Amino acid sequence: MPDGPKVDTPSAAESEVAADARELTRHRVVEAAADLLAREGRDAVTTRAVAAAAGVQAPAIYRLFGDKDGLLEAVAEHGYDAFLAAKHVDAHSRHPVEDLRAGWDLAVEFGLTNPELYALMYGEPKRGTTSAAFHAGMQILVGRIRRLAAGGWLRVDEKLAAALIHATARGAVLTWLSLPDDQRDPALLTAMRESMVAAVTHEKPAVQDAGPAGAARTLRALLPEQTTLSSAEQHLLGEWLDRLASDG
Amino acid sequence: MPDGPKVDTPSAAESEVAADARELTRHRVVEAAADLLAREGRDAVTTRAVAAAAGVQAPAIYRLFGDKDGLLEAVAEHGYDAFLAAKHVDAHSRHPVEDLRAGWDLAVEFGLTNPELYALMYGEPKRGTTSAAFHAGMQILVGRIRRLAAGGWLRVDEKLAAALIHATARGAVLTWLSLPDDQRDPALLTAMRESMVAAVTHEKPAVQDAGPAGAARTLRALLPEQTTLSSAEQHLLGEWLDRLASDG
DNA sequence: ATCAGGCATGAATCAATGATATCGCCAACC
DNA sequence: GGTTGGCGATATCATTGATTCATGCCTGAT
Repeated sequence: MPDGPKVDTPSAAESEVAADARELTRHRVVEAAADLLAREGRDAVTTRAVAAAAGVQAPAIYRLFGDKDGLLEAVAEHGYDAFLAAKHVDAHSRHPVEDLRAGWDLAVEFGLTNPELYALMYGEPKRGTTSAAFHAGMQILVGRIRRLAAGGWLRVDEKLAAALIHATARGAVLTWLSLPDDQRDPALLTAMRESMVAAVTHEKPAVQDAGPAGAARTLRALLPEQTTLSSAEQHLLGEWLDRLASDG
Repeated sequence: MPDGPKVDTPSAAESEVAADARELTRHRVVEAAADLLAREGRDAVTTRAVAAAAGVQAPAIYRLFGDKDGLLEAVAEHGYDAFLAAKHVDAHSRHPVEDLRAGWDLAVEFGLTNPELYALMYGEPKRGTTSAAFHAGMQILVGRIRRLAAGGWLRVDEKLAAALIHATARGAVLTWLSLPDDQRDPALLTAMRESMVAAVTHEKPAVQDAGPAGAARTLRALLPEQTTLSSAEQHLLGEWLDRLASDG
C-alpha cells in the first residue's frame, strides 16, 4: 500500500535544494497534465503521455502524487488557483448581493473556460466530498454569504445558501456544456443566476439598523413568534437581546 | 470499424425466434450490467464482469452493443424506462404547475435512487448531447411545459424552460450526491425546486413573512462583533440562533 | 577526504481491461 | 440438401495504471 506522495518529515534530512527540485518537477508534471487535459481531453491524460510531456519517467508520477487520482487532484487545484489568480477578484463591492452575483458568475465562468477540468472536478459526484479544490471553491463563497447574512439579506441558512449557490452553478455549467453550440442560450445562465439570487436573498434586508444592536432589536421584537425554543430559553434569550440592543 | 449493434434490416433474412433470442440475451446483458453498476459501482462494470454475470462471452457484448459505450447507453435507457414504468406517472393533475413540480421531483428522485446510473448519464457533459436517455428524460418534461404554456403560466421560452428545469434538477442531484450523508439537507431539494418554479412560471411565490429566522441569521453573522456578552453566553446564544435561523 | 545511506532514475514488467481474430457449429433459407 | 450467416468459445492484441528492481548519484556524516 503506497503512503501517498512523500512529504517533508521533520526528522528527514532533506536538503532544501532537493525539495525545491522536487517542487519544480512536480509543477512541471502538473502543468503538462493540465495542458494535455485542456488540449486533448480527459482520455488523453494517461500516465505515459503525462510523463513523456513532462520529461519524466512513469514511476516519478507515483512518487510525486501517489497515484493517478492524486495527479488529477493536483491538476484540479492548480487549475483553480491559476484561474483565480488570473482574475484577481476584487474582494469588496458596493453591494453584497452584487458580490453574490459576481461570485456566481466567477464560478460559472471557470466552468465554461475549463470544461474538461470542470467535468473532472464536478462531474462525478463522489469526487466532490474529498476534493481540496471543491472546498477551496466553496470557501470563496462562504465569505460573501457571511456578509450577506450580516446585512440581513440572507433568506435561508448559511449552509443552505452555499449549497444552493453551488448547485445552481453546477447545474448551469454542466447543462451548458452538454448542449451543442447552436443551442446554448446565454439566457440560461442569467436566468439561473437570478433564480439563485431570488432563492438566497431577500429583496429588502430583514434588519433595518446595522450592527449587532440593530439585529438584536429586530429579533427581540419578533421573538414571540418563534416556536423552536423552550420558554425558559426564550426568556433568557430575551434578556441577552435587551443587553445587546442597548449596547449600541 | 463496427457498424454498431446489428438490427433487423428489411432485406435481412432473420428468423423471428432468432431475433427474439437475441433480444432476450440483450436484455439479460443489460440487466446484468445495470445490477453490477448499482451494486458495485461504475468501476466494477467491466466487459468481462458483465459477460460473466450475464452468462455470455465477452465478444457477445460487442456483437450486441458495438462497444462498451453502447452497452452503457443501453443500460441508461433501460434504467430510465424501468424507473418510469415502476412509478406509473399519472399524466394529468389538477394544476399544470403542480405537474411541473411533480415532474421535477420525479427527475430528482430518479437521480437519488440510481446514483451510479445518474452519474453515468449526467456526470460527463459530453454524453448529454448524444444520449438517447437524455432526450427521453427531456421529452417527458416537454409535454408538461407545453401545457404550462397553453395555460399561460410560462414566464420564459419553452426551450429555456426545459433547460432551466433540467439544469436545476441536475445541479440539485449532483450536489446532493456529492454531500456526505450528514450534510444532506432536504431543504436543498425543495428550495431548488421552488426556485425553478419561480423562474419558469408566473406563479407568485408564497411570500414567507420575515419571521424571527431572518433576524436570527443576521445577528448570528454579527455575533463576533458584539462585546456585551461573555464568551460562554455568546456561545450558547450562537447555538440558539442557529436553531432559530434554520427554523424558517 | 572518504564513506555509508537514502533517493531518484531508467528499464523492464505485471495485471486488468477494452476490443478482435479465428474457428467451428447450428439453424434457417433457397 | 447445400449454403450462408450468426453465435458460442478460445485465444490474443494493445493500451494503461501501477509496480519492481538494480544502478548510480548526491547528500550528509565521520
